[in-house]
Amino acid sequence: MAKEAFPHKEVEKKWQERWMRDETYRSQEVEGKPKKYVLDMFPYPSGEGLHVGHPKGYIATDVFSRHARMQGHEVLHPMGWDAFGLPAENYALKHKAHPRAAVEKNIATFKSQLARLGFDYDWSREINTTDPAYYHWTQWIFLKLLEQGLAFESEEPINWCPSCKTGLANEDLDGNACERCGTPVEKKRLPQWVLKITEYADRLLVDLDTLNWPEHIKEAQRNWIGRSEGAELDFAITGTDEKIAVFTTRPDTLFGVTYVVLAPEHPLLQSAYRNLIPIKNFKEVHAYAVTAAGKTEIERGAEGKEKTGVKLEGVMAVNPATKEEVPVFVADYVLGSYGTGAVMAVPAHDERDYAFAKKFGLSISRVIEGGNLPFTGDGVLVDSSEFSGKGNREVMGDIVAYAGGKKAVRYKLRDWVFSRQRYWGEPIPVIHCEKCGTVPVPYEDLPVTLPEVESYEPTGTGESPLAAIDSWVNTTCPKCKGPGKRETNTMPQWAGSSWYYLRFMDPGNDGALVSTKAEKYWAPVDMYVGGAEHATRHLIYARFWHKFLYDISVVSTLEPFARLASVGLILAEDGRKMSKRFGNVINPDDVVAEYGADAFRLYEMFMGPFENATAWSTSSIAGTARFIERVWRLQEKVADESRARLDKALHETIKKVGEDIEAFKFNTAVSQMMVFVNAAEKEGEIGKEQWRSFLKVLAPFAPHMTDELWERLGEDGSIHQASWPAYEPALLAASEAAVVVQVNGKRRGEAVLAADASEADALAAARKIDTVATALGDAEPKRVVYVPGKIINLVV
RNA sequence: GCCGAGAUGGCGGAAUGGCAGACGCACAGGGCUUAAAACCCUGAGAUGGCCUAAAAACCUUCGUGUGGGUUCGAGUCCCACUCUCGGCACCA
Repeated sequence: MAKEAFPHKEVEKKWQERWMRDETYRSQEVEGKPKKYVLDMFPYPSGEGLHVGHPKGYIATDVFSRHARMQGHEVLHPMGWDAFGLPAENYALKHKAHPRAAVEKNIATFKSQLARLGFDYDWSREINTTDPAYYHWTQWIFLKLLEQGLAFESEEPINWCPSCKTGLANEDLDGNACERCGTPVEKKRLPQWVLKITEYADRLLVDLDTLNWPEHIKEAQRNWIGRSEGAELDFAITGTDEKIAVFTTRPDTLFGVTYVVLAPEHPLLQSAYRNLIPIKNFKEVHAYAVTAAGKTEIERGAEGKEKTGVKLEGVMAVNPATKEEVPVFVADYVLGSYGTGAVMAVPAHDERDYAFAKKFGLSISRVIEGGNLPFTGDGVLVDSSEFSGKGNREVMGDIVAYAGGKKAVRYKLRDWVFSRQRYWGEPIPVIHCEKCGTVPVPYEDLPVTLPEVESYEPTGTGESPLAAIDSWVNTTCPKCKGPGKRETNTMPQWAGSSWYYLRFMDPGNDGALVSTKAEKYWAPVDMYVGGAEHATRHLIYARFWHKFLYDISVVSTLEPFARLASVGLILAEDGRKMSKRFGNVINPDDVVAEYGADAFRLYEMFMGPFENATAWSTSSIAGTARFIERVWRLQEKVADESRARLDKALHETIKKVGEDIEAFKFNTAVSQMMVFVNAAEKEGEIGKEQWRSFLKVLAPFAPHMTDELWERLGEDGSIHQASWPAYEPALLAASEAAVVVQVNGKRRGEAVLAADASEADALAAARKIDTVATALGDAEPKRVVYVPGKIINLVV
């Protein structure tokens, strides 16, 4: 055999073509065969193309899925494109191209880049969210949500990005800025479609416990959902029939309430209700409320900012526990969109109320002992009528009952603002009719396709560019057959990605979202891999839609993604984020051309723990390329007879690599294979059977080279359809081992002992060692700790 | 402020309570070579000592963010801190 370097270019080309030709990675439902559905978060095909950070997760799922296949699972490992939405559209605007043309070009680029890495995707299942046959079902889900009362029209002010010229959901914000472009958002009142994700808040929270997900992702979702347990209490307004309902998590402090605060959005402050309560300075109050309500939450001031507010002159509220009257304020530190839009203020035991009371000179009354004011801890109640002297936590429920309130649970999660005033998205399938109101497009008329337009630039007026196309907008009402106008807003970027994992199970099905047969076989996704930045966006939306689809019997599982791994970033060599802006982007094409796809794959898996952010290192990839070459050269050392001394290392490698892949600990799997190759080189020869087993273990990581070496061994078919080797437990346990001898916990020598040597034998052997005898001196061991095969410690 | 994850050589990192630093990078010395690259071999946590012309070898002590504790034995378990990264944040 020639002493050639590994000709990676030819080998990659040869096997990539052969896998394609033989449909090596085609997946199908096979009755009775165990399945594994392994999924990457599918990419937005941006114009930038892939940099070396993108494939890290794809390599991991590739290794994982190849291992699963070799273990006898039917594997589904698909790929597709999330091509609607702002990134694609903004790219198209910038490059003066139609979004569709840009998307097609970008997909071609992405696909060719991915192809070079030798992934085992079943490309026959490729999907694209902008394909009408796909978004047919995105629209179908919307109609079902509408049918079930979970989609509704709202005129509430929403967050508006003046740069992207569209409304945004809460999840699309980064603080007070548009998550996409960083522009601060404004409040804007627009007719909007909103999805009632809040109806699912509790289930989204509780079912997190059933998921095998990283703790930080689950915690991010718990924070986002923000469940609070407390109580709702009514404060009657003196001299009227009105009352102010407040939500509080601290009903135990009810006896310390010295005023009540309404949010600027509170209904009692609106002009329409002005006669309900006797606000003497209504004009002033109303003006303050209108101004404050028009500001975004961030503009209204974060924690620490000086509080503002106006007293409602002539209005007093009655504390339901003490029957005392307290003044009422409007202040922008109270949010209209949370709780009841009104709070009871307890300045002695709440920092915000304390700051407000100090500024406005309001009274402060302590009802819990301990600490300086404001005291937010727990303690013994005082000045709390019959509850005085009791622990505040113990009597919380009793105080609620005493005050005639009721227990209540509130969430921070907001409903999903679902309309976008942009062109490049799924049209929302409803028709507005003067006579019938809002009418859903009949299911049989789906999909409502996106029309071709001259100008798809956003108008900025709050109208979608679609509104300018009269021929498309003007239609007939499905109900009364009179004139109707189409909804011109489109769906957000997250719509198509909220259910795509279902489409992969049954792509191209025009008759249903997914067939029951396919869904029953493949669901749920067994392993889902992607970036942690989706924790409170995509991952929460997809869970919401999935639970809804479960409720209407489209899917059979409560959760879409049973297990999740979040991929750590690959930083540039300079430690910064890889970005065109910094000029530090590394293109995988260049790396593959120089070092080969297998070395690239191995390197990204070897860099460090999968979830860690790690800087790219060109010299380190040279190391894995060296490893590839050493394996390649090992083919010259293959002998007919197995080398007994390699057996232990081999079987350890089979065991560890398999377990590490399963646990997503690829870095230690790679290092174990290096350990084995080191041992084989030292041995000078490797038996043919041992070589076969080792190639199989390496195959998920280095699919091209291993298939080539497999063929050179004279094997038929692809190594990737061979079965994973079994390890022999008997070979793992060494018959004898070097046992460390310690005296008082300090290493003094070692003794080679049989694995089953008795303590007496071990002690005798230990005593024979000079250094041990010296350390012992005349002393007799008071105690001997013996762990067979590991250690013997003599305590004197 | 609340919540989560983490801190180990020059670097990435490894280690079911049992020889800390596997594996790799970078580095140093040597081999091969006319030379270089490639490749191969060897070395290396720190400090002090011993022997030395110098080194190797050998020995001592220290050593996994800090301070305590449990244990025959702690990177690993417990308590209290410091710092870094991430999520939430005027959510009552």
